[in-house]
Amino acid sequence: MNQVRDILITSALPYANGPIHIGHLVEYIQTDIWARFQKMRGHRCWYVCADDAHGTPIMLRARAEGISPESLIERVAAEHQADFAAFCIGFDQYHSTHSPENRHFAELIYTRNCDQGHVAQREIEQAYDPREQMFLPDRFIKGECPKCGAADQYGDNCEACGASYSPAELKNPRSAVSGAVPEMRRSEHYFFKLADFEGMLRDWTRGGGLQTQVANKLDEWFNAGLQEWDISRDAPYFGFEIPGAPGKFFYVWLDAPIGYMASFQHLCERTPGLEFDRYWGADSTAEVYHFIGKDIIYFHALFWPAMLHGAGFRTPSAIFAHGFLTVDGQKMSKSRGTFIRARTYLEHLNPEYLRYYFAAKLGAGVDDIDLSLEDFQAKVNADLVGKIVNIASRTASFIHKRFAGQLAANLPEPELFAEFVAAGETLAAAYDQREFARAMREIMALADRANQYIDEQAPWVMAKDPGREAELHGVCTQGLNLFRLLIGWLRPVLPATTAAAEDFLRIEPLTWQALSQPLLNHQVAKFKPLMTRIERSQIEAMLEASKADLTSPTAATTPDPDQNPAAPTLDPPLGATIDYDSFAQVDLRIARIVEASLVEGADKLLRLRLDLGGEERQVLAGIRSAYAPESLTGRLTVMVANLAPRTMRFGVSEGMVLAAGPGGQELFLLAPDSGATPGMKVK
RNA sequence: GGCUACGUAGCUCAGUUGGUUAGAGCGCGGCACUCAUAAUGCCGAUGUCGCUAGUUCGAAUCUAGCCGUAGCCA
Repeated sequence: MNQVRDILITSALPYANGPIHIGHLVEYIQTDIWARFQKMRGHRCWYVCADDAHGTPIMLRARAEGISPESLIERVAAEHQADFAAFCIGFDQYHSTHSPENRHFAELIYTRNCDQGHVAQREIEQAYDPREQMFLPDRFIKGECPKCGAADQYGDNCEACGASYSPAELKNPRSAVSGAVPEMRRSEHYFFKLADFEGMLRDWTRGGGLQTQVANKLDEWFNAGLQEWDISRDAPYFGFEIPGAPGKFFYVWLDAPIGYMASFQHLCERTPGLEFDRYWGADSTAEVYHFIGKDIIYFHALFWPAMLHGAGFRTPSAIFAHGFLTVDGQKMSKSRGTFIRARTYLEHLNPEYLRYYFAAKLGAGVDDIDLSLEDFQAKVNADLVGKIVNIASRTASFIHKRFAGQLAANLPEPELFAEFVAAGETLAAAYDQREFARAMREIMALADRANQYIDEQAPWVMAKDPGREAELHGVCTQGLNLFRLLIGWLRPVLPATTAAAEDFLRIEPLTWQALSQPLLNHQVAKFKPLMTRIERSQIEAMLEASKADLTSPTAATTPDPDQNPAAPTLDPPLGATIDYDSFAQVDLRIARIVEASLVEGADKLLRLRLDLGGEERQVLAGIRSAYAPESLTGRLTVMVANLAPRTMRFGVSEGMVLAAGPGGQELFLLAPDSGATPGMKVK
C-alpha cells in the first residue's frame, strides 16, 4: 500500500417508517466491512448514512399513530441507530434527510438544475382521494387486477399474475387511505429532464464505476429512451417545499440521495480539517462510493449522477449494488418466522455470527444471497469457534502456565509466518474488490494450516519433556502469532471479537501494516474464551420470537399502508364478549361470485350466484348502492354458509355475504387473499 | 408479456482465457490425538455440472431452444 486515499462511503438510507431487519443488514454489514478494511489499510475513509424521513408513507403512518411526522422519525431514528450500533456498523455520521443541511442541498441542486433549464413543468392527471383531500401514490390505490381479476391489488402491478398497469386501469379502485373511490384530478408537476444528460450518463456508465450486470441494465434503459422524472408532489406531503412553488414538495426520492451529502456536510461541521468540497467539488480527486440494493439502481445510476452533474458537483466513483437476502432459500416470510428484525436477532444471537456469515457469502456481484440457518450454525461453529479462536485457545494456556504470559524472542518458523504475511496482500486485494467470500475462504484455509502446524509440533508432547521448554515456547509463540494474523485479517468482519483479542494480546488496534511484523518478547493477558458456539435452540427461539413479532403491538412494525387512522373510540362501540363456541357456530366459507344481477323491483338488492366449490347458492344481498353487478362477477368473497334460508319477495336467500361499512355507497365487500379457493372454511 | 441474472455432491458454495480421473467447507463413515470452548489432524465414500440440440479433436465452461428460481419494467 503506497498512497493514502480519500474515500467517502455510503449505504442506502433506510426508510424511517419501520424497523431494521436482517435483509437490510446485508448492505450495512457489507459496507461496514469495506469501510473498516479501508481504514485498516490506512486510508482517510468516511462512512456516512442517514434516515430517509420524507414521503407519503411516513406522513400517513404518523397520522395513524396520532403523532407528528417529526416525532415518528425521531423515534425511528433512535431505534435504527441502536440496532446499527449493536451490529457494530461504524458510521462516522448518521444523519437524517429531514435536516437543515439536506434542505440546503436539495434546494441548491434543484435551483442550479432549474437555472440550467433542466426542469420542466406541466399538468398531469392523477388519482385523488376526495375524502382525505390528497393525491394518491400508486401504492395507495387498491382494486382488482384488470388482467386476471385478482382482488385487492396495488395500483401499479398485480401480485397474482404479475401484470403491470396504471392505477386508472384498476377495476373498482379504492383509496387505501380512506377507502373512498379515487377521482382523477389535474395538477401541475415539476419534471427533471433526464434526457438532457444522456451523453454524460453514457460516458459515466462506461467509466468503470458499475458492475457489468448493472451496466447492461443501464444500456437497456438508454435504448428505451430516457424519460422525464416527476420530482414534485402536492401538499399535503411530508418533505421540503420547492422554492418558488408554494404547495409543491420535493418527491422523497429527490432528496434521499442528497442525504448522503447532507450527512457528510454535518460530519465536516464537527470534524476539523474535513472539507466538503474536497469530496464533492466538480474537480474532486477523492473517491465516493455508494452501496445500494439492486432494486434502487435506477435512482442511483441515472437520476443521481445527472442531478449532481447538472448542479456542478462531481459524480460518484462507483455504485456497488448487491442482491437480496433469502432465508433457507425462500423470501423472508413472516409466518415461517424468517422475517427477522435486527432487534429480535440481537436478543438471541451474537451479531458477529451474522457478520461473518454474510461475509462468507458476499461477492462483488448482484446475486442474491441465502441465509441457510443450518449452514449458518455449522459454518460459524466450525470456522470461527473450531478453527480460528481455537488456535489461540490451544496455545495460550501453555504460554500462561509455563511462561508467565511472556512470548518467546524468536519465531521457530519465520518462513511460515512470512508465508502468511504474503497471503495478506492477496486477502487485501479480495477485500478491496469486495470479494469477501473469497477472502473468508482463504483465511479459513490458512487457519487450517495453522492448526496443522500445531498438530505436527504437538506441543502437548513437548510439555511433558522438561528438556523441550524452549521448543514449546517457540511453537506456542508461533501459534499465537499466526492467530494474530488471522484475527487481524478478520478485523473488518469481527470488530468486537478482534477488540477482545487485542485486549488479550495487549496490543494496539491492528492495522494491515502492523501485521507484517511478529509479536515477540511480549507479555499477553490471561486468555478468555473469545466466542461461543451457536446452539440450535438459540435459532429456534429467534424464529419463534419473530413469529410473535407479527402480532406485537409495537409501533414500529412493518409498514402497512392499509392501516386506517386510529380512532380514539370505536363507533359503533364493540359488542358484548362471546366465547369461542358461539363464534364457531357461524360457518363462514369462501365463495366465488359466479353471477351478479339486478333484482327487478328491488332498489337495494343484487341477486348473487355463489360457488362454494361444489355447491351453488343464491344470495340476495343489499349491496346494490355500492356495487355494479358486472364488477362482482368472478371475484371471491366470504359468506355465512349455515344461515337459515330466508324467503323474500324476490326469492329465497341462502346465506349472506359479508361487507363492512355504514351503508349506501360506503359498503366494502370482504375478499380473501389470493390463494383461497371456493368452499374453504374461514376460521 | 419484455428484459436481466441464476440453476455444479444431502446442505452452502468455488470452478480463472473451453483442455487429462470436476473441487472446498459442513454433514456422513473410519482412524489418530487429548494442548484446546468435544475443539484438532489423517484417510474415505458421494455428482448424467437443470434438460435438449448444436459448434469443437475436446464443453460445467461457447451458441440456440426449453424447464425452474429470483429481480427489474422508472
